[in-house]
Amino acid sequence: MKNILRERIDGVLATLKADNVLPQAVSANYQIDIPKNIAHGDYSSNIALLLAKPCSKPPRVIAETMRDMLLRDATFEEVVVAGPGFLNFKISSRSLFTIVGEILAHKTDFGRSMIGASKKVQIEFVSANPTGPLHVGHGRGAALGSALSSIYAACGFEVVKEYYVNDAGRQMDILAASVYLRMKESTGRSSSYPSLCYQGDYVRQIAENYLKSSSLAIEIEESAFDKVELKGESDSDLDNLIGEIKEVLGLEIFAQLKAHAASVITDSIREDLENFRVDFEEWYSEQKMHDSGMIDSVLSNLNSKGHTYVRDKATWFRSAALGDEKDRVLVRENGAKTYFAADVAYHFDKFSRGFARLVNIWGADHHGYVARVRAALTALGCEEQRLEIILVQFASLIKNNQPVAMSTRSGEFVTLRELVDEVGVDAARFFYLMRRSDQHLEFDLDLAVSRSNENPVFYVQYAHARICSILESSEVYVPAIWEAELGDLLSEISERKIAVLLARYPEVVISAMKSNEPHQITQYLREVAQEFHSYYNGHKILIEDIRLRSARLSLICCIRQVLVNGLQLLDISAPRTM
RNA sequence: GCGCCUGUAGCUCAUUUGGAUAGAGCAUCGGCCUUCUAAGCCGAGGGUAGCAGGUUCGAAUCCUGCCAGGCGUGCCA
Repeated sequence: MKNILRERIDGVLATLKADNVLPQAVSANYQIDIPKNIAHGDYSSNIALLLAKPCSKPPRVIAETMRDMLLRDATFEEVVVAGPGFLNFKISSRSLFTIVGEILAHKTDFGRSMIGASKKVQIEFVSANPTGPLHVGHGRGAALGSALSSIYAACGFEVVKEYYVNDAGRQMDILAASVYLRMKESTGRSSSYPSLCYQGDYVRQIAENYLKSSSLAIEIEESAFDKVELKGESDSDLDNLIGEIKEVLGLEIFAQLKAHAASVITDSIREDLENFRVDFEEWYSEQKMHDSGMIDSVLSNLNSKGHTYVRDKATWFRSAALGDEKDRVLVRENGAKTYFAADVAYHFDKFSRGFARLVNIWGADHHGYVARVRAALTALGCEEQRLEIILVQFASLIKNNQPVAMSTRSGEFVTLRELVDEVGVDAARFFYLMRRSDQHLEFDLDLAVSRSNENPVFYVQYAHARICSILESSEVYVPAIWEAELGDLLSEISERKIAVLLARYPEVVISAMKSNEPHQITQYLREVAQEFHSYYNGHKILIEDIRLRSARLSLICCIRQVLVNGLQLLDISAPRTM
């Protein structure tokens, strides 16, 4: 509908220019809005306000001229000049309800578009270290990423979802050491367990299973356990301990143990995500980049372009010259590559895979990395503008009106799995997607558990179930109603509001895509549900008058379709009964 | 100290990217089930949009300065 309005207004503008009423050069990026107040019409435009200055005429004069021309069009029942010079449109009923036919014709395709022109988009999200189960913070990124992927796909993009697996580096060494120490405990040897090691029960389980599965445990001599002892609690003590374990086991077995632990945890992460209706096309291993020499080649690429230097025996990247606060270390004094080095290689690889657009979903605590990654991409000759980085604020948990402390190390986090078990996938996903990603999210567990009926997701689902119920109990054959007749039959204000609201759906999807904000969809669905519930309470659908009944049934059919399509984008179910 | 983000009803958050009288849910109070699902609807109260300036027809939204909070500021991952 907005497009039609825009066509009409553009037509009037062209005529006015041709008649020299308006200067040729004038152009305006005007808006067509849906006024909050229905008294201001179905749609409104600010065009005259924008033209006033360049034309040096009062906005109301311009608006009146345009109004007179627009009124010749049958699309409009009324065109009114209001306030400082707004043009308010009341659409003729006939034109307004053409949306019903459109929705019924396109069904699940209503709201889909080809604005993305099959361009390739990659969305990387979650990417949590495989050192423990996903916690509720990761759930937010998971919900956001998967919803965005569906939204992009609905806009005609080709989407690839990717999980970057940080299966290399010191944290993984600590994980392997943690498993090793738990194995030592299971063989009956007492051992102090460092606070820096991973505390969760899952470590003990991995250790016990590892010992039980003979094919793996056979590699580890029991006596080896006696040779390792913890000296202290500092970082360097832990590093020494890791060194000792590596020595006792041999590098090969240590690496095997590490890979085993990583793969067990990665599998359980994958399972948690599947439970949460999130899947990935690609699981990209950091370790493989180390093994294949890809990181080295990217580093030498940077070096050959003069972007690196050596200082204090470490290799630095000149990121300060490219907009970062300071230069960054790529290779440490001890020869180990930093996490950043791997990140540079990873992003370079992503760019070379030919995506038109790349979306990263990061925790907000990573915001300091934005500048350095962009700097590296620029240095490597990539168009860094193709990369969009969404920073997601943390989700904090509230229980008994107290914030719940969350730390992977201390093992007292609440896992995504626990959350889903308590509130269900639908509620969890909807809850996560209700808020802008740059806002803190408070997840009140008590509310979610004890009063889950009040969760907004039920409100939307309930609207769907109610419509299903009506449609199923309307055994009477529904005659097809011509669009022109719909306009005559559906004369209630609430019916007009619904038509305008439903017509907005396609642009809501596009807007959510453009701004990377799935919460626009949840917000919209709540509006649709609200409009329906209100309509339902005020107007009976299954009435005697067969023509009006049919018209209303057509309308609620459309509401249901839009609810289904929107919920599908969010991967939230639309139950037929509740 | 410096950098990024945030500040909207008692609480949790929206506000169609600068539009008209800033809206929902929860909480409080009052109504609506012999009629299509009351997990619903209708109504009431509740606001100096952190504060102070600026930009223009028009500001919660943009610019500046303060104030408050979060995060970051490693040869950590």
